[in-house]
Parts: sequence; structure tokens; C-alpha cells
Amino acid sequence: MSRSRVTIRDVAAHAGVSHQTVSRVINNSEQVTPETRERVKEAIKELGYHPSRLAQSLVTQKTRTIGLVVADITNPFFFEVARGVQDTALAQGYNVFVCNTDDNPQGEQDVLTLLASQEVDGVILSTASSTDEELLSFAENYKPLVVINREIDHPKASLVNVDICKGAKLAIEHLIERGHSHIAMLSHDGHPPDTVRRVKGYRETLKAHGIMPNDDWLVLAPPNLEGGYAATQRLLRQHPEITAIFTYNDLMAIGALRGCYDMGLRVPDDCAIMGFDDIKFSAMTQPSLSSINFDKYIVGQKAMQRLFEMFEEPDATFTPIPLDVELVIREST
Amino acid sequence: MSRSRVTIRDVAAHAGVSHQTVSRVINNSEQVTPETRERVKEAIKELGYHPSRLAQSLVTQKTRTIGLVVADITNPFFFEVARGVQDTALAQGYNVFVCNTDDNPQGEQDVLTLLASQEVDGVILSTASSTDEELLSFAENYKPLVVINREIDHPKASLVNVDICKGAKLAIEHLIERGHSHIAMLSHDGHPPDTVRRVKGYRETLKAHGIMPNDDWLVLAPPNLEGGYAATQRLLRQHPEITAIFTYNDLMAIGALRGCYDMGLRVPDDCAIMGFDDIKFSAMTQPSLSSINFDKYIVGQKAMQRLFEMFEEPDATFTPIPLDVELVIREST
DNA sequence: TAAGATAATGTTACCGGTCACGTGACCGGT
DNA sequence: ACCGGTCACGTGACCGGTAACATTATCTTA
Repeated sequence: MSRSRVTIRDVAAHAGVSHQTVSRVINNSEQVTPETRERVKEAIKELGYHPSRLAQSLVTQKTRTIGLVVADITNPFFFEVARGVQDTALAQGYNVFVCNTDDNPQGEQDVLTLLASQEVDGVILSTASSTDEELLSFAENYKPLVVINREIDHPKASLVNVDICKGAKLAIEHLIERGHSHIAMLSHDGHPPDTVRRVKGYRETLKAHGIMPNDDWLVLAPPNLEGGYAATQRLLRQHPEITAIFTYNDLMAIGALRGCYDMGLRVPDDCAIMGFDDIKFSAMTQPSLSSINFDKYIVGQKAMQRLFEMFEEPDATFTPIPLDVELVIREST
Repeated sequence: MSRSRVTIRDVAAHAGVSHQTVSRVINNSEQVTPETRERVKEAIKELGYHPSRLAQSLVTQKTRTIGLVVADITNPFFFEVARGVQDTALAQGYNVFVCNTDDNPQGEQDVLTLLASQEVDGVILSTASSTDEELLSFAENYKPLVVINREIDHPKASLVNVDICKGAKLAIEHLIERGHSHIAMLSHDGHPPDTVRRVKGYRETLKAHGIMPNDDWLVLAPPNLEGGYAATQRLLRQHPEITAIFTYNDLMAIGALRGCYDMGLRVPDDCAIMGFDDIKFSAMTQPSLSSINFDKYIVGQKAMQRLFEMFEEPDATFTPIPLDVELVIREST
């Protein structure tokens, strides 16, 4: 194994057959006598031969490698998705390149070209910094693409969509049911499409219940702990009348929890907090966090499965994969 | 770009030179007239040529790809390390395969052989389910290897070691200083080497201060939120005399926080909690968590840099890279 | 029993690059 | 005018596989 390298021809010589026959054995082709197959297998074992994926890839033009593009692996939401993707990929002998874009359009472009140069067989994209046009052009002249939580209309792109609108609706309705009418929202300060859907769900649900959304109560911040913390303090200082906050994700919500605590406000009595994503931490915070749950792992798994289907039938068009959400009520509301 | 593929010979023909000259231009060899270089570059641009990494790798026997093996990407500790690795790798045009072992020896072996078959240029390993022998044999007949937080003596393996003993010492000394003498420890139920160091630091520091470590107060549990939560409840129910808990990592500590809360115990008054790793969440919990901090991102970065050094000088032996720790005192102690 | 079908195996081109080496142009020195 | 050295570039082999086609052996079947 530490020797230079055992090639398929070495094996062939050792077994007294042509290298093509060895190749057939490796690829489980039927066109081989059980007897020679056995001889070849023995030679393979004796020499400790492993086929070179590089050489295989070069000729088959398939690398058995896919790219997963996420905004920031640091978000628990993404890594559960990543696990789903990786596990299903691995089961088929595929490897996954995980790339961070840092929620930054340039980063996303860099990453996409890098993936292109690595010649991955397909890409799963769970981020949204690039514009629709950039994405379309990527889909156009590249490989199969699965997009998570984003609408894009292209025959070569397939979608996995969590029902975010419904999630936002459930969240707001729950808050209204709890008697809140002064409901603020902390949203992502980028412009990803799934932000739009959350905000849309937030406003429409309020309206549907006869509450006029107040734009001053919709604040934008970085979608992380610190962003939620800072924005909450700012918001509640300016608008003490607010009694409930709905956040873009659980990270912001956990920051909001601490923000309230540091201002001497009690959750949920003084201000209720409602998250989105239901990451593991949310069950352990104090008070534990109400949130919108959906199976992140399944999202990744379905995305990967869809990619496999696209490999099988490159010309087929696929319908979007919907994923349901559910309301999780804990102590914070 | 969507056309079949532009090869180096197409470019050569287009520019009226040999493919070798094109190759020279690509690789910035000096042996090219500025004039022809320009002509070639123009041809490259016109045809939209991108060299095939596959073909390059096949002949150079370098894939510009490395493997990162972690126990579970789901732990915030690991993904900060992962970010450090990825960012530095990317800056040099290297891509990273991240693999999870799920803290499971079989998984680790699977992953290592998968990486071997993918022909990565090197491996960074931040996990510890495999035995030393397995690891040594891997190092023996494979590629450069950087091991994080684990002792292993092999010329082909290099180490990055956080000073865990010191961390444990700082933690325990801090608790003693706060007046605690009934200090329990929640540890990893696997048998990773860095567990040993934490436990060693825990016991020795206690002894150094004239306190006999009580083995009943050392409990093993899965190193995650739920593990910490359950173990804390079990522990405090059986041994109400305990006034402080030192945990294997912050995940367990955050679980412990909630465990205390659900038992009606106040932190730190009834029971102090001390974590390890200082993940981002620890500043946001309520009460915020005291912990041992070290720069996770730097760990990944240094590991990757070391790997690059090993690529440069394959025969050199390298000294371990030490990383310092610091005590972070927050509200939980 | 000869011809055609079919199964098992060998031959050779090819994937898209890099590398070692060969060749000719050019240059300065004697 | 000749020689050796350097520079710019081309030629062909090679990396380690797969795929298409050619070939041979085996089996039918008329």
C-alpha cells in the first residue's frame, strides 16, 4: 500500500489476463467466467490493488463528488442539513465538498467557480446571496443543481422547499392566540428569498387577524446570536410597547432571550419570543424556546436523493419537494 | 462553457503553439516569451478554457484536496475548527472533504478508507475513536496526517495540541477559589485521549489543593446537550452534596444548566457549572456559562498550515504545535 | 457439418493534462 | 567560421483507468 502504486495492468499480469478483464471484474460486469473472476480477485487482494478514482473520473467524466453550498456552516440549521446530505451521499460512495459563502455574493460566486473547477457531478445550494440571474446562468451551463428554500425556474434546477409561509403563519397565530397584538419581527439583514417569505407570512397573518403591521417593528440584523441580542435591545428600548418578537431563526431568538434578560424583562411575561428552525439548543435554553420545527436532516437527505435522481435521468424535469413544518410550543411564548 | 470541453490542444491550435507551451503558460513557467504568453492567454480566454483538475491530478499525483475527519460536525467546537481549516485551504486552492465518524470506531475506519480511495493529499484528524494502533498504521502507509488533541508518535504525523491539562487546572482552581470543594465532573463516555487529559487535570488539581477526588462524582455521558442534561439530574439526585460541576464540553454544560433549572436549583448559588471550549452559545445562556476558551478557528488554521508545510517538506519532522487556553468567567460560577 | 449467434477475452484508442527530453535559433567569445 | 551554452518551444511518452471494437472459443441450429 505504501509502494508506488499498483495499476490495473499489474493485476492483469499477475492474474494472466488482460487489464480489460480486470476492469470488468471491478465493475461487476457479467461478461466474465466465474473462474477468471476468482483469479482476478485473488490477484487484486494479493497486490493490494485499489482502482484510482482519478483515472476513473477522467475517463467517465464523473467524479462521484458533489458540492454543498451553505451560507455559514456555523449555523446549526445548516449543519443538520449538511449531515443529511453527507450521510446519503456517503451511502452511495459519493463525497461532499462543503463550502461557505459567508452570506456574501462574491463568496458565493467564488465558491461556485471553485466547484466548477473541481468538476463536481452536481451541486446542492442552500443559500441565497447570489441573484436569480447569476443562479440561472450557473444552472444553465453547468451541472444538475438542487436548490433549497428558494424559487427558481430552470429545467436543470430542482427545488426542496420548506413551507416557510406556513411556519410564519403558525408562529404569528400562536402569538395572537396568546393575546399578543404588538408583535415585532427580527429579520435577516441580507436579502435572501426565504426572508421574504417569513416577512410575508408575518404581515399577512397579522392583517388576516385585523392587525396592521407596523414597519417600525420590523428590524433587520445579522442572523446570529449577537445580531439577535443587539437588535432586541435596540428594538425594545425604542418600542417598549412590543410584547412579542418573532425572529428569522433560533440563533437570533436565543440572542433575543439574553437581550431581554439583560434588560430586566421576563420572557414570556414581559415579552414573548418565537424562533424559527428549532435547533437542538432551543430545548435547553432558559426559558426554552418556542419555535417552528421541520426536519433539517430530511431536507438534506431529500436534496441529495433528488440529485441522484437527476443523475439517473438528466433530461427529466422534477417537481419541487415540499416539506411540512410544525409549531413547537415551549416556555418562551 | 456548456460545450463538450475545451482541451489544452484546442487552445494550442488556436494560438498556433504546442500544447506544452500552453501548459507552461498555465503553470507560470518562465520559459515563455511574453509575446507568445499573451497570445496563449488570449486563446484561453476566447475559448473559455479551464484546465481539468482531474487530468492534472492524474499526472501530478496531487489532488489539491484534503480530508478533515471530525467526530460530529454537529458540535459547535468542530465546526469552528472546520471553518479554520476550510478557509486556509481554500486560500491555496485546496478543497476539503469533511467526514463525520459519529464517534464510532467503525465509522472512523470507513471514513479513512474512503479518504484513501479519494486520494486526498493529506488528512486532518480531530477525533479519537480509533485506537492508537489503527491510527499508526494509517499514518504509516498513507499520507501526511495532522492530528488534533491527541498524542501519537510517528514521523509522518504532526500534532496540534491545545493545552487541555492547563484548561482543566484553571477551571478547577477557579472553582476552588470560589469556595467549592465538592466538585463533580461530567465526562465523555467514549475513551478519547483528550478525555483522559481533562480528567487528569481535574483530579490532580483537586489533589494539589488537598481535596481527594471522589470517583462517584465522575460520571460519563454522551458529550452533547441531552447527555449533560440527563447526567446532571442523575448526579445531583444521588449526590446533593455536590456544589459545582465541571464538564467535558460546553454542550454538556448547557445541558447541565437546564438540568439544574428543571430541578429547581439555582446556578451558581446552589450549583456552579463550568464548561470547556467556550462556544458562542455560552455567552448567551442564562446564566451565561464560565468556560475554558481557546481559539477554535486558529486550531483549524494551524492544522492546515502545518499540513501545507508537510507537503513542502515531506521528509522533515515537525514539532507539535501548542495552543494556549484561558479562563473565561461568566455568571455560572 | 458449416454457418451464424453468442459469450469470453484481448487490442487499441482515448480522457486531458504534465514531464523528460530533443531540436533549432540566437549569442558571445576566440 | 566554429563552438558551446542558453532560451523558447515542440515531440512523444505517460498517468491509470474505460469504452468501442476486434477476436477467438463455444454453442446452436439448419
